[in-house]
Order: sequence, then C-alpha cells, then structure tokens
Amino acid sequence: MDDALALSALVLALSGQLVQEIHTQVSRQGFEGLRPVHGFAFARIAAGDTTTADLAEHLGVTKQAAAQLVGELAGKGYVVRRPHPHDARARLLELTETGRAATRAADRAARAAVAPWRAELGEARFAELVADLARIAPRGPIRPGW
Amino acid sequence: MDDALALSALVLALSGQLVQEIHTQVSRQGFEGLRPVHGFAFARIAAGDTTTADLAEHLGVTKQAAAQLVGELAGKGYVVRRPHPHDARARLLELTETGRAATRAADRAARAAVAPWRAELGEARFAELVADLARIAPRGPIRPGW
DNA sequence: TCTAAATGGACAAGTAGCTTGTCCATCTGG
DNA sequence: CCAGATGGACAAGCTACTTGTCCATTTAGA
Repeated sequence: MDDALALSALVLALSGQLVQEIHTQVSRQGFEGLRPVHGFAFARIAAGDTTTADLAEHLGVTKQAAAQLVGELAGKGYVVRRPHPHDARARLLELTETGRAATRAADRAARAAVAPWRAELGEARFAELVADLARIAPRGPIRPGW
Repeated sequence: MDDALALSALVLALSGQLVQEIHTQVSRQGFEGLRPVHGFAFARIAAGDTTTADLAEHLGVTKQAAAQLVGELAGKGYVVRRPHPHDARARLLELTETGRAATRAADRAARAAVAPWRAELGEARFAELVADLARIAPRGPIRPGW
C-alpha cells in the first residue's frame, strides 16, 4: 500500500541523480555553460523540423523563454537558425557539429549513469525494469524543472 | 544496449509527470503558494530535529536560500521555528497542523499519481518494480531542480 | 581555561531564467 | 480579400536563487 508513496520518492531520487550526473559529466568534457534543460532542447532539435515555437511547447515554457534559450545556444555555437523553406516568419533550428558532439557526450553520460543499475540488477531484471517503465511513461512534452 | 539511454529518458519523463501531478493536486486542495521543492522540505522537517542549515544541505541550496524558504513557509503558517534546546544559535523547525495537512495532501496525490501505474502493470510486476528501484536509488540529499 | 576557528542564522545586493505585455510580419481560412 | 492566428522580437518585471558580509554562539586545541 505504501509502495505507492515509496515509488514516487524513488523515481524522484533517481531522476535527480541522473540529471546531476549527466550534467557533471557533460561539463567536465568541455561543454560548459550548458544546463540540463538544454539537453531536452537538443533532443528536440536533433529530431529535425523544429522552430523556436515548437521548442517552447516541447519544453513547456513561453516562446520568449525558448527564443532566449535558442539565442544563447546559437551564440555558443551549438545551434544555427536557418530560414524556413515554407514560412518566411519561421526559422528552422539545426544542431552544429559542436551541438551534436555535446549530445553524444550527454548520451555517453546517461549510459554511464545507468550502468551501475544494470550491474546491480542483472540483465534480466534490468530489461524488465526498462520494459515496465516504458509501459507507464507519459507521452507528450517534457516538463523540465519543478 | 540502448536500453541504458531509454531508461534515463523514461525516468526523467516519469519524474516530471509525478512532480507536476502532485503539485497540481496539492494546489487544487487549497494549499497554494507551495512549490514542489517545499515538499522535500516538509519531508525533512517532518523527520524531526531539523534546523535551517540541515534543510539547506538536504535540499542542496545555500543556507540563505533555505532560510528564505523557511521564512516563507513560516509566514504562510506551515512551519514554526522553535528555540533549539541545546544550541542558542539554532532554531528547530516543526510542521504546524496546516503543514502536516499539506503533507498528507501531497502523499495522497503521490498515491493517486502512481495508482494508474499499478493498474497498468499488475500487482506482481508493480511490487518488483518498486523493489528494483529501491535497490538502485541513491541515498543522501535530494537535489530538486535540474 | 582561554582563545581561535567553526557554525547557525540574518541582512543586503546582485543575477539568471523565467514571466507578461506589446508589437510586427507573415501565413491561413472564411 | 480581409480577419484572425501564428512565429518571432523587444522591453520590463518578478522571483528564486546566488555571493558577500556580519554577529552570536558553540566547539576544539593549546
């Protein structure tokens, strides 16, 4: 019965640890000035066909906040804004090679953070865990921050 | 192989959903002006024997930020600062009845948020999930925010 | 026991990442 | 063809943090 309460605490603790470890590792690999929220932005931009307004919705922030974030990332050379082929108002976002490198670093960090979990649980239960979580995870926009 | 990457994304998505649902429910039950970080503070204070400095460490923020948070909670009637029995500098934090009521509301919200997961997975796998997460969850201070 | 360093806490000022509000250019649908 | 919706920018303001400083009290070392 109290499993329910325990589970929510566990999920929150794990996600806090994950975020912190990934952020630490990425910083350490020379990608400074990046915050965790940028990872979610990179993921969306890497998916392709992303405008600032799309990004805002995906991140759950205002267009202005997203525009500021994009400006920051552009200034640091992680992102470029290209003209949109079908809409003169919009700008298509693209990752630069530096941006892709940062994404790869984050991926590696995520794998490294998860590796001890796999070791602790063993392959079989680890796979089950991933499958179970996949069944209950929500779709829709990411809501970074709390 | 890519399970590792998927898992971290899943955990982050779940925790984002949890935080948001709990926060929404608690607000809706009349506890306004509370932010998710306050839940972590309440949990620590409820555990007893907590000073502002303890809280700061637990939340991973500066003493000043914790003091401000406590001042806010005290102003809203969720927390009282009592003299510390053995240290004239320190103040012991305690939840008021209102604070405990807010905590109970958050607990209920957490259970409600988790309930569909239990339904989706079934009792057996749900119990396994909780057990597995308990094995891999970190100890130590909570780091709210990302 | 005396004193230097550490600790709990408060006050002040500054900062970063968001918000709301407003505006313009462009696209879309009746 | 025009009214409303949409992508984006500029400006101002808010808020939850930060660093810096200070004081009272406790702790530890000589």
